[in-house]
Amino acid sequence: MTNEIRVRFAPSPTGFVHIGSLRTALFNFLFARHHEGKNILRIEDTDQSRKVDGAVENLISSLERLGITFDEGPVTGGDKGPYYQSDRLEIYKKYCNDLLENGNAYYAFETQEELDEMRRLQQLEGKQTMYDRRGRDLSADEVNQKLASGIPYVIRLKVPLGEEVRFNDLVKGNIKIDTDIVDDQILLKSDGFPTYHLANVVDDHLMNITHIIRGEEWITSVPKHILIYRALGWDVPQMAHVPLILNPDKSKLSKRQGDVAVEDYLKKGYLKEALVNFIALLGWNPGEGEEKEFYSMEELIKAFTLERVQTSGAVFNIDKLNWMNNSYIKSYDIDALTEMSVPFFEGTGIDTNDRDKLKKILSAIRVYLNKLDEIPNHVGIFVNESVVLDDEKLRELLTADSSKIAFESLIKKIETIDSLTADNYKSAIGDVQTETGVKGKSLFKPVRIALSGSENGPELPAIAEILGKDKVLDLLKKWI
RNA sequence: GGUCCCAUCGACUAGGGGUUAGGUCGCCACUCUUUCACAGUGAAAACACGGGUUCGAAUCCCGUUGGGACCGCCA
Repeated sequence: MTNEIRVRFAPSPTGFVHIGSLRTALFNFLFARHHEGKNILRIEDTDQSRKVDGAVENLISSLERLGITFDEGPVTGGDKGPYYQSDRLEIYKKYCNDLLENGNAYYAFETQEELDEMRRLQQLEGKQTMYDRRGRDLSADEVNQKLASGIPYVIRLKVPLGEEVRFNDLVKGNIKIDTDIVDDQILLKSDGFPTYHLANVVDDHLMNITHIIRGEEWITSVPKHILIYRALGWDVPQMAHVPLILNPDKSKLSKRQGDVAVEDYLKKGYLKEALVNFIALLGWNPGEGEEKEFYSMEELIKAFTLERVQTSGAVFNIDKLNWMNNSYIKSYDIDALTEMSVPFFEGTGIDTNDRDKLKKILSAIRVYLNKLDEIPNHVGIFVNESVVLDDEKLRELLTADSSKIAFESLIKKIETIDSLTADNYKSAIGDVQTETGVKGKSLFKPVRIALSGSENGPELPAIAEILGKDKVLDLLKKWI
């Protein structure tokens, strides 16, 4: 298959999956599946100082939980591996040497301090800060001498001057950049590791990547990459730079202004389907007057095209996510929802082994939940030993004559029932109405308050069933 | 500061020469409901500005303004 589409998601293993990364991963996955191509995971761990233990496993499991899978990668394997860049060091060195030999790269020996000073001066002059290419002037003898004396070195790209690099980005369109402002990028660091730029180009080429789909923050380094491809005599893959996900103040989505890790959202009880649906619609939409808001992964795969990716950034709007998550919670299969809600019932005083009860409670309260971690806010009425009333007005209402009459009647009715259900509670309360003449607000309000301690909440019959006969009787008897 | 990118309701967006500029979230009102919520109905709410091109511009071009990203031996 020569025309097979191959894309890659290439995160650095920093420990968690950023919402922005999630969207990049999603778009890559969607694009690959839409075209029946391959989705590849590559770990960009060339920065030794940023290694985090267990990060890769965490990353893969987070993504897989959301339904984003890979056809090749560190766990899955594949014939283009290894998929850890730290296992590919020899490969990068080889191509770096090629670049050195064909005159497209050179040695440089500046210290960190020298580079800092260079930038400081440039800043003073109001120029773009970049390496001043002074290493290009070193003679072969000078270079050999420095090398021989063991001075630390890096290898830099020799950017051809006075040219214009053009490329056609699949979402941004035509972009051109003058090579004079392209930095002589470091290719190989003094620790022998490649930089992102070199490793990226080499790997994308060797792994036969056809489309590079990544965040817009990379767009300014595309010319460097193109120059490397060119210097190595390789074809440049198609590029698609997707716009950023933004904070409410329009800056790049960052930790300071809320949660940015996918794990945080999962932990709070956002459903994976809602998260995927919401993220997909951030910066992409099917267009053509389509007004649908809810998409399954399958539907997304079918509809996804790069042409429909937005050109401008999108603010991450938590209100809309909440609304969408609530919609999913309301319509989710109740048994499945019950299972995934179990952790959120821990510590509420409700026996989580009683799945039937959990299910009933969830059915009653799911309409209130924007996310599962709000469950404890709504289950208090089901575990309270007794109802405490701070409000004197409510107390008065419960001790009113009509309330007493209604309570007495209701108690009698319920005592004849074996097992209290929503249905027989309903008929019991109906009987109370006809027998006592107490009805409407003056009936329902006191009962609600007596049972739940609150003026509002889920439907009374449901509450009664969940509370059970004994508990309902107890609560009612307090007021007669 | 330099380079690049971007610009429709508060937010996500549809529309891409002729539309009452449409939908969704949020906000507000009303209806339904014993309550809250849900649901339903309705309202308020946008083409950043200035020049062109054109019979006609939100739509095409240029400029201005505004916003953002990048400018590391991080990715």
